[in-house]
Amino acid sequence: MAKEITKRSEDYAQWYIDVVLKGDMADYSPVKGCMVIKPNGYGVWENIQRNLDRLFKETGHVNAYFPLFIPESFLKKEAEHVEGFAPECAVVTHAGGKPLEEPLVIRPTSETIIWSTYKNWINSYRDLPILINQWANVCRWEMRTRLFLRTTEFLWQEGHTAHATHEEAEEETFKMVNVYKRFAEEFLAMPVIAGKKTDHEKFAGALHTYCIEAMMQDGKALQSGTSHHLGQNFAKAFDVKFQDRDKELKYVYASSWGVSTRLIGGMVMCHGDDNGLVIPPKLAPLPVVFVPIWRSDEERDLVLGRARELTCDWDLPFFKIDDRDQYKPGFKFNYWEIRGVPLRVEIGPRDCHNRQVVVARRDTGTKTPVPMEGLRATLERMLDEMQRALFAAANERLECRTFTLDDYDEYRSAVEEGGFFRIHWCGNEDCEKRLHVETKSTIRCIPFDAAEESGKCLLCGRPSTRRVIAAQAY
RNA sequence: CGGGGUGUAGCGCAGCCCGGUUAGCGCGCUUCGUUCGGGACGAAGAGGCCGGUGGUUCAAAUCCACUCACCCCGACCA
Repeated sequence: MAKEITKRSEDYAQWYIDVVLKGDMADYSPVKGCMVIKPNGYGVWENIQRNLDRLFKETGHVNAYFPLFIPESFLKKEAEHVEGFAPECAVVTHAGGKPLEEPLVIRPTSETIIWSTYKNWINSYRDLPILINQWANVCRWEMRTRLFLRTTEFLWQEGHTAHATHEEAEEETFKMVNVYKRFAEEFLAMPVIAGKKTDHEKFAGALHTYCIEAMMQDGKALQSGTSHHLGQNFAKAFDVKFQDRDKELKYVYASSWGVSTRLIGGMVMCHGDDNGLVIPPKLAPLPVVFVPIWRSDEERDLVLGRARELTCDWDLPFFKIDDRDQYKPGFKFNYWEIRGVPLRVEIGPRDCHNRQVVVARRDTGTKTPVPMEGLRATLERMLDEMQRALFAAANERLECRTFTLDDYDEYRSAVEEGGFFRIHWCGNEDCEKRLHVETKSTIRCIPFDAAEESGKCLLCGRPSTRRVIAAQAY
């Protein structure tokens, strides 16, 4: 049994911290709110990058890089945007041993620097669309931070696209939130609700924001990705016009979309258990670990020799043979379990004689004897099964803990227990605020697949045409 | 910004009230030996300006003042 990890049932927040630290994903840094991402955590991020990047490329996007420093004046050009971000910006006032003439903001997001650049790139409708993504770090000075979920500096990708028409920008915005949904479900094995944010929750400077919302094991919602239709707001702020086919000068339409290292926190809270991390196979830095078992030197040679033979033509990040002498097998079992490795292959003298190994699955703990013959293919199959099992379990949890409610008193007590609540809302911001103040929950999104349904607002009783998702959130 | 903690070996802690040998314990680490199918054991070692500054005192990890930092919990946010 895993020592040192707080049980989920005792203290979910502490469990999360324990798992991240003991799972060797991250460390605290000397600077408040910042974190060191260790190889076991960064490896997950690399796999997120690799796979998501492919999806971006497949939808026609290219990567570029824009600078970390942004002139302070740029940020002030879009009124709503500056209001949203100013309080959480870090500003560089000195450099080269002297005060700077104009302070430099460390990017909290890159809309302003990018649109000031796009201005120079766009003249004609022939220059459109621009479909650029960048992988970068950003800084937001948050009051309260949590490893991966909310850190002062975090890693993310931000797509910034420019289009000739509103419709085209809308299509892009919608397309990308669906790319996120697909990625979350297929790779993170994390089911999500895709939908539209309320005006109150949308991105500062956007016409509207689409999002994916995931449910953690404690029933709280985690906003896991956002896609914004920026309309002409940034084009107007930065004076980005193009000459259209009809010879008219028009402002460009924009979208932006992003996911961050927060996804790793979501992965932890979606799949982890009381023994530590559980990493979905498709994102595991190390999918398979071999734990050889021996007593004598002869057995050691036999077992290690056989393990090496079995894996001699395997590609490296796929597996590792833990041949450390100083630890007993039992220790190694726990060591790799805490770190979330999906499959463990136990191979001892008995196995060598039977021409088999024992494979243990991280999520279920089940041990299965497997013939050495065709081992690689069997492991691939088991990884695939585990990936699907993780999604199925998470999806079942999402379904079981999604409730349809029409009584406010009932809601108030129920929402504290966690879960998603399908409620009627009139669309009024006052009701939304009241919900937040009185229940500490928020309207997470208006799901795309919400059917037309007439009802009464949970709070004020006025008419509503469809249900929204409300929940407590991270 | 409020509320609560914590700073003593790499990690986790004791010692502090009641000042006084060479500052301890567990884990980890090093070496040797025995072990090895769910967190092994023995022996011998290495490792500290007790968060910082300034006081009080013959004497400070311990008392006083100031200060810095980090963590956790609440209001804002990906």
